[in-house]
Amino acid sequence: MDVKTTCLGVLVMGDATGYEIRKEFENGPFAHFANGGYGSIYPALTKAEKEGMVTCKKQEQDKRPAKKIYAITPKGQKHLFNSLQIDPGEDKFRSNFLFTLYFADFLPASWIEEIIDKRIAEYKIKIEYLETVNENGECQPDGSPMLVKDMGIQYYKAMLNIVETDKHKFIATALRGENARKEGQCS
Amino acid sequence: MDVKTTCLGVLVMGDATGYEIRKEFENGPFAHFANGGYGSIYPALTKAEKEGMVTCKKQEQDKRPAKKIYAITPKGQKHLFNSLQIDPGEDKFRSNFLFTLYFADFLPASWIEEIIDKRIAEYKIKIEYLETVNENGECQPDGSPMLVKDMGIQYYKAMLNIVETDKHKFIATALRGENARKEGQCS
DNA sequence: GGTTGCATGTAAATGGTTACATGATTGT
DNA sequence: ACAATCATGTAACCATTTACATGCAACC
Repeated sequence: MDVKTTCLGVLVMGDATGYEIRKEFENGPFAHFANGGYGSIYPALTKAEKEGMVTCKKQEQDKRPAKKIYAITPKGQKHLFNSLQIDPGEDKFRSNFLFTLYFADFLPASWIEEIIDKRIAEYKIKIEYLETVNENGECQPDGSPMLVKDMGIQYYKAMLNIVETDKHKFIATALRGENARKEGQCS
Repeated sequence: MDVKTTCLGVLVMGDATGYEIRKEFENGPFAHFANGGYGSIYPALTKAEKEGMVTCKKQEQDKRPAKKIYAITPKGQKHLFNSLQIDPGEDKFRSNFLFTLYFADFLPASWIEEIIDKRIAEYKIKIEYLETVNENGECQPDGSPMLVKDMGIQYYKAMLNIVETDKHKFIATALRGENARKEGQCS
């Protein structure tokens, strides 16, 4: 899904500026399966406007820069819902963290411990955050956005559990590697 | 992590051709957190050779095209292990599947059911595959590659469980949306 | 006085996917 | 006869990231 279509996805839930869309991608319910920085969002919105998929209203503000509020058009909705009815294909998961752990045998145990501890802390923060969003109840309960958000919580809890369970095993294998390297370079 | 570095990661486990590296990315233990097609792997290997990070031996074969077997050099190893000791950053997860489910309220329930069922089947196949690889025991037990592979299994099992649990909820919310649209366009 | 938040955008560089191009062999 | 596997590679295209550029207001 390209940035243009994910922006349309945000706009179908309500009008927004480029700045607000980006916040959705960073923190909102879209955060864990979509993304985009200013450098991709602003050009995408400009292009979408040219193609008649969104309209744009400039709104002056005092003590704040002017806003450009984008709204989705029927054409934009059609494009979005068509895009959502083609095969979604596989999820893309890229993890430098797992790539690093794969080579734990060759790396300092202290480094492995450091990145695992950091990751555990990050997962805990994300879970806490998502759970407080739930309490605020901005989405109606049992609507699909709420369900997807709950899936996000489940996902992070599962990851946290996996990492916490295996932490000591990774450190142990890294330590074994360190010792093997010390005791002469016997391959 | 760029393709060049992930290729070095495959090569540090043993010599390989571009073709074999790609298979690792598609099926091997790297599959669920790294990737790359021919169009990125071959240029990356050529570049790595120029930079002295790998060496290349051409090997003729009868009844098969000639192979180019790549081997990592000490310089390549240094580059890899240095790359593995900088902050891995966040995992990147992109899911058109979840993006679609987010809008289940606006989509045909039959389509939602179809993609969920398909996804469930895919997860089951992946879990089965990874578990048979475990039985073959190509990695030494308790080494980090094995641990990462087990994390992959845990990950897919968690995802399967989440999707199976929420399947009927998504279909229910999609059906509610369908009915609402039928009963006149009352917003 | 420095950082964060609001708010927009461009340009260059990076990096990756897709499609094309070739061709023999093995299995169904 | 057709598809899949082995095996390499290029070129055009596409998309995204990063860095740059601006500027005021509020908060610490």
